[in-house]
Amino acid sequence: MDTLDKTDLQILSILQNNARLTTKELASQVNLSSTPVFERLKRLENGGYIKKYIAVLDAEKLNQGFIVFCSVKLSKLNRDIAAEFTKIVQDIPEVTECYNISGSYDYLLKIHAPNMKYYQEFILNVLGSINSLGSLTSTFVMDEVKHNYGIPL
Amino acid sequence: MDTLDKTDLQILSILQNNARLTTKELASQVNLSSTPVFERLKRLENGGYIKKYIAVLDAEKLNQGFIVFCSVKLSKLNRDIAAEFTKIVQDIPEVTECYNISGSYDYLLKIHAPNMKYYQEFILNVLGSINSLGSLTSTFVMDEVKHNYGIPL
DNA sequence: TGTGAAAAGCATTAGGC
DNA sequence: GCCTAATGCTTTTCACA
Repeated sequence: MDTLDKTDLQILSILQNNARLTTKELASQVNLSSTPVFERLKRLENGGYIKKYIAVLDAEKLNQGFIVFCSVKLSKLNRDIAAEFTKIVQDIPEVTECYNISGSYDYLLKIHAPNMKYYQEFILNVLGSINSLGSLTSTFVMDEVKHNYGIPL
Repeated sequence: MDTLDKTDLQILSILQNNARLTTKELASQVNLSSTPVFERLKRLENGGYIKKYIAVLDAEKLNQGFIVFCSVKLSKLNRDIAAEFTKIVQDIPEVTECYNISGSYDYLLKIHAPNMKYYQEFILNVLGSINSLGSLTSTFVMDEVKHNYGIPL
């Protein structure tokens, strides 16, 4: 599978907003019957276009609504130190995202915490204890204005 | 519904990684039969703990693998200008996330594009034409090290 | 809250255009 | 590549511990 037609993109676009539609409902939205939609779905899943299906939770209600973007500079930027840092980061549950970035910092981390107090302790105890980490700047999220959980299609 | 027990959290934790399990499979993972799991699910959905179910797509394969964090400073920070800016941002598909942040900038935008050329044009044509926007800095993502699509539980 | 079984509805496959 | 129709699961409801 290498090319997607308009219907495939339509299916992906619908599913990245709501993955709980039945094949039937999905089919009616793209003006087809279930069988071809079902087959397209399998092709999209097996072709890796759809990576997984997930539930989006309410961070606020689950007491994880305090969000911080944490910019990190490594103690020194080389392959070993970068590898060490990224490995450690994978196992820290509060770090929900981590990007290697351009600019004055090396990494951008998205962090979820219950509140400022928790975050402060987290910085001191968890991030602060990482040797490969040089410096760090916290940018606090005051409001989540938009969050698509998807990509433009 | 106001309190979640350990089983509820376990269910949420499983679902934010894989929402395609059958009730039966989910039930066996939490050592219950389908009915109570089904009822808990409905409670979690109706209580707003689960906001929605989505398909996670492969941005790379869908030609949207060029990711930029764009820091924006408004021309002037007041309620009207902020409202105008956030309203416009909602309708720009390339902007997949937008946060009101602390620090030297007012907003942090996550932007998906096919490539640098596209992004350059996007900045000039789309973001550049927003009046409420003062200045802007692009931070390019070189590598997505971690992306959980979930929160710590 | 929980169990197990039955009913209603879906996903999935088969057979044909 | 599409359709309709059949089958086997799943979800969902219900009676009951």
